[in-house]
Amino acid sequence: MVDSHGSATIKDVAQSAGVSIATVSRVLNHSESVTADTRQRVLQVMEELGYNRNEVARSLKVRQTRTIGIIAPELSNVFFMEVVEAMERILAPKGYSMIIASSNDSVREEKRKLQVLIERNVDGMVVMPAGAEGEHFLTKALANIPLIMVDRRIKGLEVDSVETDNRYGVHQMIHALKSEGFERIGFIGGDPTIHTARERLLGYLEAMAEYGLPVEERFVLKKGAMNQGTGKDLLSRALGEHDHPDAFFIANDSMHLGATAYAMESLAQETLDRLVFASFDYLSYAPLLKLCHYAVAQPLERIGHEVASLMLKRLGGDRLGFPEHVMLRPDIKVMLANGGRPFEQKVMVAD
Amino acid sequence: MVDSHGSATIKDVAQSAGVSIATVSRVLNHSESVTADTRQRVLQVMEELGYNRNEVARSLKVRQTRTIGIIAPELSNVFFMEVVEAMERILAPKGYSMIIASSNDSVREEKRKLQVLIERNVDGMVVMPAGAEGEHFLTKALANIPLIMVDRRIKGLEVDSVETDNRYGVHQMIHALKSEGFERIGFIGGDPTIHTARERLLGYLEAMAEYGLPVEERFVLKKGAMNQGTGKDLLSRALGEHDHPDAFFIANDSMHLGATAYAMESLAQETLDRLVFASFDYLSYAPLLKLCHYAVAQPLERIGHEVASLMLKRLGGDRLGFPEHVMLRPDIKVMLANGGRPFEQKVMVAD
DNA sequence: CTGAAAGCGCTAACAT
DNA sequence: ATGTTAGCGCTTTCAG
Repeated sequence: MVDSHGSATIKDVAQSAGVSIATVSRVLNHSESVTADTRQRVLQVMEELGYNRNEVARSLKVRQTRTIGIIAPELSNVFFMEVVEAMERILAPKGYSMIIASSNDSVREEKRKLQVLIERNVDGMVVMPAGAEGEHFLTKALANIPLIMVDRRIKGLEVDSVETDNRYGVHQMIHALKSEGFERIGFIGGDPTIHTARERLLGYLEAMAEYGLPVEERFVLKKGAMNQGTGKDLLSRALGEHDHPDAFFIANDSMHLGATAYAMESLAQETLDRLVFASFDYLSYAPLLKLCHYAVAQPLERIGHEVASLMLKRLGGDRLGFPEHVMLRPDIKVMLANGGRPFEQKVMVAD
Repeated sequence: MVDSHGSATIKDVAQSAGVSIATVSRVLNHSESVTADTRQRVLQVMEELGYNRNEVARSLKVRQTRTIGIIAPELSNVFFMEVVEAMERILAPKGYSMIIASSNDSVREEKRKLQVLIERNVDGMVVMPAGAEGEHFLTKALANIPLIMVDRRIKGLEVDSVETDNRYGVHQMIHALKSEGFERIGFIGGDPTIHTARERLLGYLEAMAEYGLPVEERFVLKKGAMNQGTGKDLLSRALGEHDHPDAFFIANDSMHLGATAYAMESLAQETLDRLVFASFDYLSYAPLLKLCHYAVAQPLERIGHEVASLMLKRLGGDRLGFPEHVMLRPDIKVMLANGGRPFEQKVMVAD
């Protein structure tokens, strides 16, 4: 009644119910053509035997695993996991599971994980690329596997992508600061070889030009990893210069955190009172970032939703509009408690 | 040379290389008994054909998927994902992949995901349980699948578990505050039906008794979810009482955040200057929690490491010591910048 | 409505 | 050292 390895199979059920395995398979797949009577009996036996369908065998036969592979540079990245969570909410009810793998910020590792996922016959793949290289996504095996890039697009690579409209976010920040009366706005960001760092720098330069504000090279700081240490270093360097601006746009949450912590513990009250930030990312600890007047909140939930929907569409064989490049507008937050002032969000026409 | 669905199989390779499928399988599995010559030829053909091993077929045959199933109440939980990341670092090199699923904090959903993972033939399962119920983990199918509980243990359930030693952490916090001179210490925590909330409350009561400090019911606050709103509410309630203590132990990061934000924006400088916190969790934004003198940092990396090692052991058929209950001691952080003072950590004997 | 049978791609005896 | 063959558990024609 049970195979030597412990679990009952379709065969055991068939035998026990006095039907053929085909019939058992039919009830498993909710086929119409089974008498309510036999269905009942089969279901009954399954219950008794504690039968569990073997999805692996099914996958082999039908050539699809109902599995989506996911690769990210870091699993502990809050942004990415919120996106994954949103995806799960719409994919799981459709029967999909998600295999998750970390590229550990290395293209080499990304290639390796890609290979693993291909061998596991994932039906689709979602990746937040580790670097700017993307030839490994052109492999023959991937020709039949829908692939969606998240957060970053790799130039020259023809695949679907979903990302935050970084430039839009920066524009609004500059606009907000200008509306509040600031003419001189510094930039604190990371090395432009990083995709988001570059996008935000470009957005800054664009916006400053558009609003006719002066870009002062001395206060456009863009070196290093986008972490707390860099945030602290760059801010202290800027404030070390004579006649520095009071307003700064900061390119991400970690740098913002570093800059704020530095300011709070090392600056004279007078300097502190004048300092104003606008920055990317709005996280749980936003209430503690007291120097921040405006922030850009990435639409994580919506990104997840878009990715999942697009994936479902591709999985269904619909190649319409390929490759689609979805750009989602972030939410703009105004920190009234810190002195931010409501402003009229500039209407921007998408490219 | 290629099957109708696009990808080459072992059969295609065999044919093209002029050998049998068995030989191809042998080179795939690094069998010794293949001439360097034929191996070379087979490898060559694989390359040419862009062959990828079909892990699904392999799994069906060998009855193991090299897959670990993971269920957590929330995927965006930083703590859990850091653990998962650490696990991945040791499991991936051994050929394991991880299927991740969210129970969305619901036992019902947890059951459903459990079933999915069983049907997918995961080799092992790691779960951070959603509730206190655990009968669904007693299902027959799970008898042959190693299961490890993380962060919480379900009473009466005989399974391996790995968790933070919450009581140890609280003890050290109370000890630290006492060493600094505080005799009266309030408690701000969540509803004790939540596992961690209860453990930390119990730890607090234990420690207060042990140090001969008075437990004042008025200042033992333990209602609501462990989030920012509750942190704020409970602190404001405590401070609203006459003759309140200046020192508080706060049971987790969210409540700590809420309490700090509230204090900074609503309290008179005089009150603020006296207020001191010791709390659980030490995250990226710790530099901003200026009222905190001491914190407990959960050993996430080590938890992940322990879980992975234990899993590997069970997967290898080693049932030694089952069920193992690993308790990991958290790290104690002293915030010198905020006024915390180094103290001699109390040596505690494990139960 | 139900059963018989072929076969998904691979591994692992068992032969040779 | 290599080939033959029998399945792993399931789905799916094709008959009846």
